[in-house]
Amino acid sequence: MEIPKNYDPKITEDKWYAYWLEHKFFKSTPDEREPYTIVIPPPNVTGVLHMGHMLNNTIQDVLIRMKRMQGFNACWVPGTDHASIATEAKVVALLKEKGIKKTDLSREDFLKHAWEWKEKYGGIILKQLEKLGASCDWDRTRFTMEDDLSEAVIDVFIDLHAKGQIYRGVRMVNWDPQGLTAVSDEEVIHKEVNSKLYYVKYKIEGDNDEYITIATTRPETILGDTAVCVHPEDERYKHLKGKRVIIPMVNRAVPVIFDDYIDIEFGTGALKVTPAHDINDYNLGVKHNLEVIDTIAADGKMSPAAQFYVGEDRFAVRKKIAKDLEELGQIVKIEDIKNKVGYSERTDAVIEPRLSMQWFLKMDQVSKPALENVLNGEIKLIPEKFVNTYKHWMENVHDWCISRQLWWGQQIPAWYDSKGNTAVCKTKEEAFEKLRVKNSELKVEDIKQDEDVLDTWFSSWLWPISVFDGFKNPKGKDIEYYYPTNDLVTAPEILFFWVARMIIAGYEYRGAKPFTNVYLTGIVRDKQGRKMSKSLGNSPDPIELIEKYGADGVRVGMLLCSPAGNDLPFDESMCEQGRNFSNKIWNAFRLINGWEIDANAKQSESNKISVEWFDAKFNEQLNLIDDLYSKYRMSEALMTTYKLVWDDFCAWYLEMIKPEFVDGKSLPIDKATYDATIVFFERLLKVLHPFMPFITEEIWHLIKEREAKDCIIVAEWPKAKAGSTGIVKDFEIVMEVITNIRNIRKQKNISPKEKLQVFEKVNQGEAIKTYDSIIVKLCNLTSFEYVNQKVDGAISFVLKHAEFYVPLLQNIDVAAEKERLAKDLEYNKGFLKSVEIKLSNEKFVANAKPELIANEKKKLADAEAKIKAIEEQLIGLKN
RNA sequence: GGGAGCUUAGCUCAGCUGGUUCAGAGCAUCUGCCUUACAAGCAGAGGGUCACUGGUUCGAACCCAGUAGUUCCCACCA
Repeated sequence: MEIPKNYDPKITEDKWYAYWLEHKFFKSTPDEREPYTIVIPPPNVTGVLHMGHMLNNTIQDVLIRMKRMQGFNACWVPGTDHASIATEAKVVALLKEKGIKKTDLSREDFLKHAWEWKEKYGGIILKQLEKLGASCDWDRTRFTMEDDLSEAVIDVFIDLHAKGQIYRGVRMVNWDPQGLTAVSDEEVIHKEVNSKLYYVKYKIEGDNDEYITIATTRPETILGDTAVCVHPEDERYKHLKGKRVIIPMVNRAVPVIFDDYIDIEFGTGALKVTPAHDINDYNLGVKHNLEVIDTIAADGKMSPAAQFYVGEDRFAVRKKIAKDLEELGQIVKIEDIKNKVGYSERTDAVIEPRLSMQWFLKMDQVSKPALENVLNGEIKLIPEKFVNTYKHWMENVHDWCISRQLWWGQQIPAWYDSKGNTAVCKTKEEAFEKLRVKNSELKVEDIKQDEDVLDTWFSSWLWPISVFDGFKNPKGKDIEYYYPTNDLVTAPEILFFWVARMIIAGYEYRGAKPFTNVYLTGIVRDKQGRKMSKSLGNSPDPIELIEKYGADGVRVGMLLCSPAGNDLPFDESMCEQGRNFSNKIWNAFRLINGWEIDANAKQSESNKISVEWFDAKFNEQLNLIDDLYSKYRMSEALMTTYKLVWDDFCAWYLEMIKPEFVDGKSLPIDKATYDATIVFFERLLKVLHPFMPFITEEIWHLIKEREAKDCIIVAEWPKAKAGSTGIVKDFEIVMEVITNIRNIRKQKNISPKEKLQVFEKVNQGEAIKTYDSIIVKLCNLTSFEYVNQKVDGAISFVLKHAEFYVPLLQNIDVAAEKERLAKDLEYNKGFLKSVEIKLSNEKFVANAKPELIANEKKKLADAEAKIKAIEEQLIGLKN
């Protein structure tokens, strides 16, 4: 069978993915094994795969595959999030295209459209995850708005309300005038923008000439002003006590109030107070009992209460009113200023602080165990630096606004009668029973359910419990077996949105953490360091990348540069490196596969030692890889694996044992070496599998026929032995000798085909001849011999223990050789000197550990010997 | 405004409890090779005042202080 020179992922990837699915390797059910569980951070149901998902899910897949091979009952639960505001926005936009206005639809009709949309387009992203090789248990796929999960959300709401943790009230909230809903503090993104600071004169009541000048960035809110506030200690304004000022245009007289909230230094030290449209002003209003005039409507346009500009957008009005005030002569000056403005995370609209009736979850109590158990290490954040951020947030957390003025989501289970009584319960019937107690004339028809839905995060915070039906069936087999899950892999951006809240819910509803380790990935950026985003169009399509480089190639590319918590400056060349690596592995297979076996041939000394060496080397590196995994140092685990395969296995081991080529034909290989090589290759494939699932499975089956149950995906992870590394150390010297000889060849421009001869003069200890045959082979030598004297007419080099001579046919450039040796000599003398200084330092000898001193002494002796050898060679060259 | 982190080769990063001339890896670069597994490759080489300044120490990339630059998080200064 002809095997192509280049690995083609297109042929293998879909085939193996289908095979794994068919044989249910991703499936997990509780059994006697120890579970290893990951719940996916559910992507938005509207989402399409982007590079962030790619990274995040690759890491999860690597972890889950490794644990699966290590014998755990690995369970990776997939699913999607209903993403209320994002999805609703999308559906609204789509309807608009069809000429349908949301406001013309009933709630039911709208939801019908939304569900239709979800069924049609939702979950594309899960299909895309398959392309990357994600080994999720697809039978467990959940959706945050499916019946069971919604029910859990409702039950939790009712429960927390019963516990007094949820309350309803009119508060200043972050209002998204585009999404037409309240959002939580976490959904507001503050950005610095260039603004103008307007200085506006307000007339003092009863005095025709006196004015007070206030400074504001939001002149459009002037119409809603109900006071002017100054600092009680401010000498400039003390005389205004008890006075009133006239609001321009509307000519309303409002009081001058005094509060030490004011910063005397800012602007004029006088603040206009608009309780309806600013959180600080609102607080002042409450304190000083001020009137609230709501001049901006929900859609961000001026309301009738404003009297002017009614129906016009607040930003248009800002410009207009500035002009109008200017004409009235009430603008003193306008300054440029930088200030921070809040934007909606979802719609990017400028957030308006707005008074409205909302539901809130009290955070002070429930957050306590969640903080404690991160601080005490019960839950680990990786990297650790996030613990600080987490702590700070948890200690300063505000109550969580959980109601949203949307339809797509779980409708709040609160019921009202016409008299303002409220019942929180599951059904209208229950509500009727409850409300009737307070209102005996109540009819069922008069009961209305709260129009609002709950924040999406109010359902996703239950995810690790609800995906195992932990609410429906708290003693169920699944929840008892899989919970707490092991690792959570997610982006630091949603540490508060989601991670912190899952921890809260975990302790509240299971009395236990939801997961043990939280691995926070970096943010994928482009080469210029910009965050990848749809609007910038700087994000490559992961699916296209997969087509180009193969899933294995892209996985490797992503992981090569992704230390935990650090941003990942993505560059397509990384994937190229990944693809090249696939090809390297492929060709290693081609080489081995092409060998003929001679069952009768005796294993050569050099093959025997090669096998011994690689066995030891593999074991050493496996220990390292296991250790790196345990520390979640994925990037380094991959790099270590990469070098083990490429350098140690391919560049060294395979070259060492590769049969000679005679008469246009490769000689056969002895069976012992061949068998060992296959074992090594299989072990390497296993270690590679979590990173590169497809190519490893493909080669695994090409090596030999195997039954389904023996797929590499479920093969046993190699076990590292404690073992000695003596041979590995010895071999490092051999490698150095070989590199030196190759270097001479290169420098002297000697063709690799030309055979050389090498002599070794041992200066220290005895000659270790074990590896000589390997040197002969890898350097293409006629012989490697031992001598007692210098060899003339040869290029030489000196290692710690011995001198090496490579006689050349051509004349030796004595001057150049001298220079080279002189340089070497100088270096070694410098080294010697540094060691001598160290050893003659009394304090060093007195303070340093004895082993260290012994080591220094050995270095001294080695250096001296080496210097002597070089010097002798220099003398020799003079002839 | 508060807090946290980062700064090591052209790029992306390692560097554990201070101790091997401790300065390392991969990629990129340069040189020579189309050598029957692989040019998506092989062999070799060159790259760094460890941000800066001072301190502690026998000894500092590592510990301490300050400075500069940078990133992130939090926060209601109009």
